[in-house]
Amino acid sequence: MAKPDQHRDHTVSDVAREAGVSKAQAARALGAYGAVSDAVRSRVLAAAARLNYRPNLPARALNTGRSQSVGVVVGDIENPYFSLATRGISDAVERSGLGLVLANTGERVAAEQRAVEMLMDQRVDGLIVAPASTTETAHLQAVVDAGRPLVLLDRAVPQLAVDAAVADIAPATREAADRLLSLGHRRIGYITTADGDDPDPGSPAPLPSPVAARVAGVAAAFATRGLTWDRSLLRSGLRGEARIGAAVADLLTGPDPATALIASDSLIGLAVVGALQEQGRRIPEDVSVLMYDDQPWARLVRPPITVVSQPTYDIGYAAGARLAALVDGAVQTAPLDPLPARLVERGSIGPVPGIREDRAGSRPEARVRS
Amino acid sequence: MAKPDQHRDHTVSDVAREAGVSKAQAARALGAYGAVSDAVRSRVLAAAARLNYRPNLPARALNTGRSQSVGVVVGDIENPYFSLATRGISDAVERSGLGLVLANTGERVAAEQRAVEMLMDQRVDGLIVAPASTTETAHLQAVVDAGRPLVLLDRAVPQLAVDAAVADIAPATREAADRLLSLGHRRIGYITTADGDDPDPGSPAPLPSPVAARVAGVAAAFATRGLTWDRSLLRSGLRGEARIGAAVADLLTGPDPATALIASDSLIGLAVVGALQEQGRRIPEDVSVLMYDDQPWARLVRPPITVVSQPTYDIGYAAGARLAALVDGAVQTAPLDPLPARLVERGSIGPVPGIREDRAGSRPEARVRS
DNA sequence: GGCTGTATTGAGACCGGTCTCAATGGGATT
DNA sequence: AATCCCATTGAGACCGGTCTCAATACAGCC
Repeated sequence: MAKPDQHRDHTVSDVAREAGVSKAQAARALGAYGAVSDAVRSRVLAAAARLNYRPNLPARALNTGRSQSVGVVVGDIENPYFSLATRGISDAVERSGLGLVLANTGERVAAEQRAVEMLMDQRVDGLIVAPASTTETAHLQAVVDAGRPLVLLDRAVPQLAVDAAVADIAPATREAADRLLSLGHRRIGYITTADGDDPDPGSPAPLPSPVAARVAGVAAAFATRGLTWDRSLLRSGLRGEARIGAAVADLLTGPDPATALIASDSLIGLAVVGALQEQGRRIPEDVSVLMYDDQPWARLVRPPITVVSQPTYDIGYAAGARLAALVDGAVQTAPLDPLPARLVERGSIGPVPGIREDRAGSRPEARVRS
Repeated sequence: MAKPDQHRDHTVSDVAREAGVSKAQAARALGAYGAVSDAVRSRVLAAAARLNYRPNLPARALNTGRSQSVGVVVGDIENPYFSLATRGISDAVERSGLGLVLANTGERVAAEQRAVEMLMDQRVDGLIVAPASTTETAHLQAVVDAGRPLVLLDRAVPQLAVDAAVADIAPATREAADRLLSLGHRRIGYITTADGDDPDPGSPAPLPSPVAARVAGVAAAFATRGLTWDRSLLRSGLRGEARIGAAVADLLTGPDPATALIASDSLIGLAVVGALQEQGRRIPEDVSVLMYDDQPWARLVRPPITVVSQPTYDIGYAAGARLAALVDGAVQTAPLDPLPARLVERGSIGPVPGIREDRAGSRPEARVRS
C-alpha cells in the first residue's frame, strides 16, 4: 500500500522541461525576478501548477542569504505580555510575507545567547529580542555588526544603537505613585521578577530598563514632594508564586510595613492578589494594590485592580512593522517613539489604613494561612 | 565608520584550509558525522574556534532535507491555552535541539493551509497543528503523505491517522453537567468561539472535536437522567466580547431562560463573567457559571469560578515530545493517550434560582446595560 | 613477510535554487 | 537598409554544506 515515496518533489528543472524553456527562465518566472516575457511566464506558471511545484526555501535561502523569516526571542511566551506582543509582531510581519521563528529563553541570558546565535545561523532576515539583561549584550551587538536588522522589545539597551519598541511608562508611573502618596501612603513596596538588585548601595542598579524606569518613576514622585522612597521596599528576582507570596508577607510585617504594593507585571499581580487573599488582607482597606499591564481579569476581580496599562499589542505590532521595514531595506528612519502608558484607576487603591499610632486591628497578622 | 561589511563569514573550506585537512574531513568533524580521527577532529575544531566558524543552516538543510526545526500552527497565540501549550512544546522540542517556527491562523482554515504549505516548503522536520476545521484537512493529509511527522494539538481529526495530544474532557464534562443537573438546572447554555453550528438538524455537527466532545458530554449527562438537553442553547461561532455579551443577554431572557452557562474556554469565560457583571446578574444566585481551562485568575474573582481544568502545559509537552521522537525516526509507537481533565469546584455554581413559578425579582431584566 | 579487513582520507558530484554573462532577436533610429 | 538598443534567453558557475566512492594507511592474521 505505502509505496516507497520515491516521488521527490519537482524542481525548477522539472518545471523548465515541462514548459519547454531553460532552467534559468523558469527560475526567473517562479521567483519573480529578472526579465521574463509574458509568454514564457504564463507557460512556466502553468507548468508549475500542473506539476504542483513548490519552491525549496532552504535552497533559496542558501544563495540569497535571506530566509523570509524573522526571529523572535522572548523571556516567556506563557506570559500574557509576551504572547500578546507576539501576536502583534506576527500580524505585522505577516503583511510582509515573513515567517516567525520563536525562541523562549526563560529570561536566562545564556539561553538567549544560544537562541540568537542559532537564529543567525538560520539566516533569519531580522531579529526581535526582549533582552534578559541590560548589560550582557555582546550577542546583540554581534547581530548589529553582522548587519542584520534588530529591534528590541519592551526593554531598551542604552549602549545599543538600535530601535526599541517600548512603552513610555515613566509618566503614568509617576502619576500612579503620586496618587498613592496623596492617599497618604509612604511605605510603597515594589515587586518584580527581574533580576538586578544592586548589592552595592550607590552603584546604579542593573535592572532591565523598563523596571528601572518604573522604580525611578516611583522615586521621582517621592522626590517631588520632598520625600525619599525607601529602596529597601524593592524586591527583585522573584520567580514563582511561593517566593512572591513570601515577599508579600515579609513586606507587610515588621515595625514599619508597606501599605501599598506595586506588582511589576500581571503574573506578579496575580500572585500578589492571591497571596493577599490567602493571608486574609483586604484590598484596599488593608493594602492598596497597583499592577502593570491591564489584563482582562483585572476588572473582574473584587475590587477591580488599578493598573498602569500598556498598549502591548501595539508595541509588538510596532516592533514587527519596523523590523519588516528594515528588512525591506529602509534606511535608518526616525527612532520608534515610545507608546503611551496610562493609569487606569479602579478600586484596588485607597487611603492608607489608619494612622501609625492606632493601627492595631486593621492589620490582621494572625490570619495568615487561612 | 561603517565599513562595508565585506567579511563574509567563514565556511567549511576556510576551516579546512586553516586546519590543513580536506574540506570533506573538516565538514565531517564539524557536522559530527562519518569517520574522523581524533587528531583531525581536534585540529578542525580548534581551527573552527579560531575562525569563529558558524555553520550555514540553510545550506545544511538544503542537502539533508531537514531543518532542525518544527512548525507550530495554532489558532491564536494570544489565547492563554495556546501560549501555555506552546511553552510546553518549546520546552519539549528544545531538549532535542529543535527550533520552533510559529504560525498564527486566527482560526481561519485558509490561513492554516497557507501556513502549513509554507512550513513544508521550509522543510520543517515536523509539524504540530491545532486544526481549525475537522473536515477541511486535505492540507494535513498532504503532510502525512509527504512523510513528515505530524502531531495534532488539542483537537483530534478522526479521518487522519496521526497522533493527537488532547485532554480527555468527556468524563469531567459529564461530571460537571451532572453537578449542574443535581442542583436543579435544566436550561444550560453553552458558548463557544468555534464554528460549526449545524444548519441541517440531523446532520452531525462539524464542531471541532474537543467542543463536540464537550457538547456530547453535556447531552450525555442529560440523557443519563432521562432528560434531553435543548440544543438551541448552544451558541457557536462567537468572536469578540460584544457578540459574546449579546449571546449571554439573549440566553438569559425570553420565556424559558438559561439558568447556567458553560464557557468553552477562558477567553469566553472572561467575556461571560464581564457581561454578567455588566448586566447586573449575580453569580451564582442568578446564574451559575462553568468554564473550561483553569486560569490563575479563576480563583481570584468573586466568587471563584468552577472550572474543568486541563493539563495544558503537559498536553503541549506531550505533543512536542512525541513529535521529537517521530523526527528522530521512532517507528509508529502506541498512540498518545489523552491526559485527564478534572472538575474543580469553586463558588460559581449554585442551586437553580427559585422555581419557575416565582422567578420574578430574582432575574433583574431591567438592569441590563448599567 | 604477504594478505585481508577496517579505519581514514580527499576529490568531486550534488542538493535546488540564484545570478552573471554572453548570445540572440526584434524594434526604433537615421 | 544598416546600425544601435534593449528586452529576453540559455549556459553554466556558484551558494555552503553533505555524501559517494575510490585511494591510502594501518591493524591483525596466517
